[in-house]
Order: sequence, then structure tokens, then C-alpha cells
Amino acid sequence: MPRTVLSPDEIDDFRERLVEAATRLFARRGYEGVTLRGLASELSCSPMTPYRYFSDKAEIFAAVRTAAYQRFAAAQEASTVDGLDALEGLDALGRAYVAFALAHPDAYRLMFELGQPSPDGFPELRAAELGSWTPLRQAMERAVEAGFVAGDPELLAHVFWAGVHGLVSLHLAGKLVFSRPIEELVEPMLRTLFLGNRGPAADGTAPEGEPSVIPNRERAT
Amino acid sequence: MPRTVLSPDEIDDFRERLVEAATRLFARRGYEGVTLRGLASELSCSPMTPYRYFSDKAEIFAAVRTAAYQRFAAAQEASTVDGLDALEGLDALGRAYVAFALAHPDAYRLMFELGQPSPDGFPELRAAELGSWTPLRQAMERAVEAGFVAGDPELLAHVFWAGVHGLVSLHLAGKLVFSRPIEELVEPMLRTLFLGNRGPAADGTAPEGEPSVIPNRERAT
DNA sequence: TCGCCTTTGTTGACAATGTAAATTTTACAC
DNA sequence: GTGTAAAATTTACATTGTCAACAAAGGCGA
Repeated sequence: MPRTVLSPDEIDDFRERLVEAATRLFARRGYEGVTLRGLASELSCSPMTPYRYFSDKAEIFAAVRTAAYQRFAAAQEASTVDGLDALEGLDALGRAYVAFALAHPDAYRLMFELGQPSPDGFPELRAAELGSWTPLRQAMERAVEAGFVAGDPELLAHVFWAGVHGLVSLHLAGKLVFSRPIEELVEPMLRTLFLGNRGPAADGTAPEGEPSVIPNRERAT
Repeated sequence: MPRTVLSPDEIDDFRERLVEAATRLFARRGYEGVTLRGLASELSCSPMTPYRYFSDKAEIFAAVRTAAYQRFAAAQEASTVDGLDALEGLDALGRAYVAFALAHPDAYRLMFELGQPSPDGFPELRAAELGSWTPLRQAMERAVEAGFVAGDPELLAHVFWAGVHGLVSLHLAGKLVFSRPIEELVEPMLRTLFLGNRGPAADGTAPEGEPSVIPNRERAT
């Protein structure tokens, strides 16, 4: 039932409802599995009504992904609890990262799908994407300032990120079906990111002495 | 121009041409961007002809992905050159892994897309997928046997895999646009996977003494 | 050599999709 | 009440994957 003019609140309400429904649908069925007609019926409106609020399917998708990044950033920030030193904070963040991905696999897929459409033309999406990366960067900066690790914080943060993301990503791509479940890989990965694999350290004992080999640092990448 | 009976070679030839063209198209345009009509015109045949050789679009896609896994496995195996010890071999394999992904980003996407369709119903695809993982597993087994690293080889291999895959995967998902290029992250990642990040090791010197902190090994994942 | 018959390829058609254009419905200003 | 502009719907269209009907074409028994 159309009104003459929609208040900004009403517009936001509808957009929010739409994004929420679209999130469910995109998560379950993937981009091309989602039908604007299906989305409309979920919202009990006609198939063309969403076009009043979004210019096309791609913009709806961008809104859905923006919301996912925002929830992801919030989950990571929530992992920062008092009483942790910088390294414990990093550890907690890594676990929160994986926990979010396992609790919301569809959201994670939306954010980190390979070959995803570029965020160009969706500045909010780009901002949310960047925002979801700051908690990790900040945690790593703290760890470097505290002297727990040495090096360029941004570089270290990217390596850390790649480690946990790689784990999650193999899991979500279904590559761990014949291996241990991802839960059993988180601990080894975090340990590796801090300690490396170079001694009889399976029991947690720090390896002694020099690492046996420093692999080919000189070789060109 | 129809023939009465096609020799197995002719069938294979056509399937091969089709997979090759489909690989190009899927790579460029993604799954739903590929049109059977477009594929047919690429092959100068009618839109329905591919259906004589594949039951549907999904089976074509599976064939394309199977071929990608096979090329990926071959590239990794080619990284094994004589004269390398087990740890150098692992290092070389990691670099070959990343190099393949950068040289064939579309193939890599096809293989490691999140939320990819299950290989159920395509035993060749499943086999090729597994096959592309064996070089790394074997290299890690050698490294463990040689005493360079300690622990369960399969677990270590998965951690190593997640590390390089995570890097590649962030790159291909466009997450490294505001960071250093991936080329500059490979070296730090490989170093991290072997040594961890725990000392003033930015210059390659092995850190001395105990790691400052062993992060919360006791905490439940 | 002739005629069939299986195999191969093409054409036509259909339901479903995203979305543009036209049309209808509604609630407020006067 | 009535006109008007905003909101929503309906209609329509091009494009998709794929089914079903059809056409061509060469091997094979006679």
C-alpha cells in the first residue's frame, strides 16, 4: 500500500529488511541462485519493488556484503578483552577470526569469495572491507610496540591474516574433508605463526638452538 | 556434418577442444557468465551440440576444473629438481605453488573458489583434486623423515598449505590492494612457516633464546 | 546398387531470469 | 472532493539452460 512520501526511517527500515532477507538467500543459494522474484516474495512485495530502493541486483549484493563486513569487524573487536597482553590479544583475535568464519560460513564466503566483483562504485562496501581489517592490524601494531614480535607490523599482520584466512578458506572450499577438522588445525597454525616448525616442538617445548635450516632466503621470489 | 559413428579419438578431440574453450570462458566470465550459446559459437557448432558430449553445463564445468587440478599438480611436481634437500624442496614447492597461482589466476580461482559445487558425482574431479594435494604432502613427509621438522606430516602439510593458499587467496580476492604486493609477502610467509615471528629476525638472523611468549597453548580452541 | 536405421547435429520451443516501460494505486495539499 | 506526485504493480522483452522434434548422413544387409 503506497504512501505519498516515505520518511527516511521507513526507507531505511525497508532497506534493512531487504538486506536481511537477501543475506539469508545469498548465503543459502549464492549470487546467481538468488532470484529477485524470490526475494520479493520473501518480503511480500512485488518483484519490482526492490528496484525502488536499489538500482539493481548487484547493488543489493553490495549492501549485503557491506553488512557482513561490519558484523565481522564487530566480532573481531569484541575479542579484545581486558587483561590480555599484546600477544594474548593477537592470539584471541586469531581465534575470534576463525570462530566467526565457522559460525557464519556464508557471511565469510560473501566477503572472501575469489573473483568477487570489485567494490568500485560502492564506497561503503570498500570502507567496510577496510574496516574489517583494522582490528588485526592494530593488534599487530600493539604486539610490535610491546616488543613481542619484530618487523613491519603491516607485513606481519598480513602474514598472520593469510595464515588464519588460509585455514578458514581451505575449510570453506571443502578441501579439508580428508584431513583433520579445522578445529584441530587452528592451534598448530597459531603456534606456527609464532614459533615456526623447526624443532621437536610437538609437545609445546620451544625448540633449542639454531633452526636447522633457514630456507633459501637469498633466492629470488 | 554428421557422421555415422565417431571414433573415441574424435570424441576425445571434441571434448578437449570444448574444455579448452570453456576454460577460457569460465576463467574470464565466471560460471554464470558463460553461455552455452557463446561456448557453441566459440566452437562453431550449434548451441545444442555440446549436449552430445556432456550432460549439462555443470558437467562441463567439472571437466574444466578437473583439467585445472591436473595442470596444477603437474606444475608442483615440476618444482622438484635434483640436488635439493627435503627442506629446500618444500621451499621450492611453496614458491611453485604461488607462482602457478599468479601465472594462472583463473585456474586457481576455479579450483579454490569458496562455496564451489561439491565434486560428488564427478569421481575424476575428486581424484584430480586429491592428486593436486599429494606433492605437498609428500614433500612434507620427506622433510619430516629427514628430521628438518617434527610432527605429524599431514598436519604440518596442512598448515603449510593454508599459509601459501591464504596468501594467494587474499591476493586473488583483491584484499591486498592497499598492502604490499603478494610477491613481497611470499618470503616472509615461508620464513614464518619455518621460523615463526619471534625475534629481531627481520634481517634473517635466527632469534636467540626462548621465544618471548608461547601463546596460550592451553586455551581451548 | 538400393533402402533402411542408427548416430550425429540442428532447429524450435518453453519456463525462468533481470529489468525497462507502462500502468495503476494511494494519500496528502488545496 | 479533486488533482498530483510518489509508490507499487503489471506487462513486456531479451536472454538463459535445456527438452523434444526434426534433419542429415554414412554404414550395412539385400
